[in-house]
Amino acid sequence: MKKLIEHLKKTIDINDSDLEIILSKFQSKSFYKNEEITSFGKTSKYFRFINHGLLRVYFIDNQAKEITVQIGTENTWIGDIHSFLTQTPSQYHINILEDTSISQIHKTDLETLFQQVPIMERFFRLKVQRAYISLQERTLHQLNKPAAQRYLEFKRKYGHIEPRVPQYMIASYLNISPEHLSKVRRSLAKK
Amino acid sequence: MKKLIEHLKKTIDINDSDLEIILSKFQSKSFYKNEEITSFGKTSKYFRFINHGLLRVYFIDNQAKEITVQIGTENTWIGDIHSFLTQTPSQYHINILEDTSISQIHKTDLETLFQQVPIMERFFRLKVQRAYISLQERTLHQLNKPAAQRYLEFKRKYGHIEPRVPQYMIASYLNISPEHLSKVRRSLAKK
DNA sequence: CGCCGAGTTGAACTGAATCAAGAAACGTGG
DNA sequence: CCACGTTTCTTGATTCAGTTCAACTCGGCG
Repeated sequence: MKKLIEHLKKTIDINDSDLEIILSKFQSKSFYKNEEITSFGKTSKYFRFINHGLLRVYFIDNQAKEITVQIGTENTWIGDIHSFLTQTPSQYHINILEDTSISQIHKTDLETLFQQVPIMERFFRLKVQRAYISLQERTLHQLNKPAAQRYLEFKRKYGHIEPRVPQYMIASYLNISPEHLSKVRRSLAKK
Repeated sequence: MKKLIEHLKKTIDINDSDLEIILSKFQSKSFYKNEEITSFGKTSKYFRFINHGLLRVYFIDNQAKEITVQIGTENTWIGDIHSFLTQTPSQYHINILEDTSISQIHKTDLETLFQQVPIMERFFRLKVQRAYISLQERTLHQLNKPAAQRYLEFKRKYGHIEPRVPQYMIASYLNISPEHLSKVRRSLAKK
């Protein structure tokens, strides 16, 4: 939980007793390579913080293709906010790319925390805000830049992850076909 | 402020004294058709709730074209969350399409409220969550559906607004060229 | 060794952008 | 209330980025 503690302290001012209450609601869990936390169709009940590892969130579109939505590594939160909050079935799958250890909290425990430890409300607000901002940036980028630029941007931001993720997953994250990504890479390499 | 009060009550459980404190931090303001709240480059200091009217948020992309990001009418919040929270210059312009009356709150007043009235923290969290969810839905829709379907979806959701907004703004909201939207409309009308 | 998933390459195709020109609608001043 | 200029909308021709399809290569792993 070390990573989680650091993360909490970095985000909000928090005293030790509140911290203890918060941590008591989290449980640690490990997943192994190629496992599927196949939450498709299930309502997602947990919010997860990645201490260590690598995984991806994706869904299946109407042409039965996998679309990668998020690639997560240490110090990021993973969760289907939509399903989690509205308690409706999730559209997403989660798939473990490298052995991963997480800390997770159950929805009802989180609700309890909101009542019990008001600072948690603030923490969650800040997290959702961050998520919103980066989603917005990514969206705008996605819509207005050609594939090559999106790929370069991905490398700039996630360069350390790139070699650990199969290319076709990156392609779907960038919303281009695997074939096209291959061509883009070649044409960039020439220079 | 009637609309704002309704809106607050619908979102959270709130007692009269808290409500009074909250409302005291808001100020009412009117804007008139074709006005520009040209906040580009300026750090956005207000968060705004639309009581009545119509406006749009847009930015200028690197080809000097206007991209409409949001179209707002009564009972919606308008604000550049990014700029507002990070206090960095905004990329966006706001442009009044029909006479509009809003209630706005200054950033520092909002921060005060967060301390003073904890329920406000919850309110804002819920708002940002909603915003996140709908941005996510829109993004996925945008990326995976052809222009015609996006247009139909827009009509389904914003049918009442459509006739009040110039077509080229709708086109840029859907991320297609005005010419193409015109063609899409024609081909849909034929059926 | 043989197979299988991942990546590459090229050819044909397609949805949408761009360009250019004209038609319609709109609002402002006389 | 009409005339005029300015926006907005339409239409067709051309071009382009990216997809799809199909065949092929490569690297690992049972």
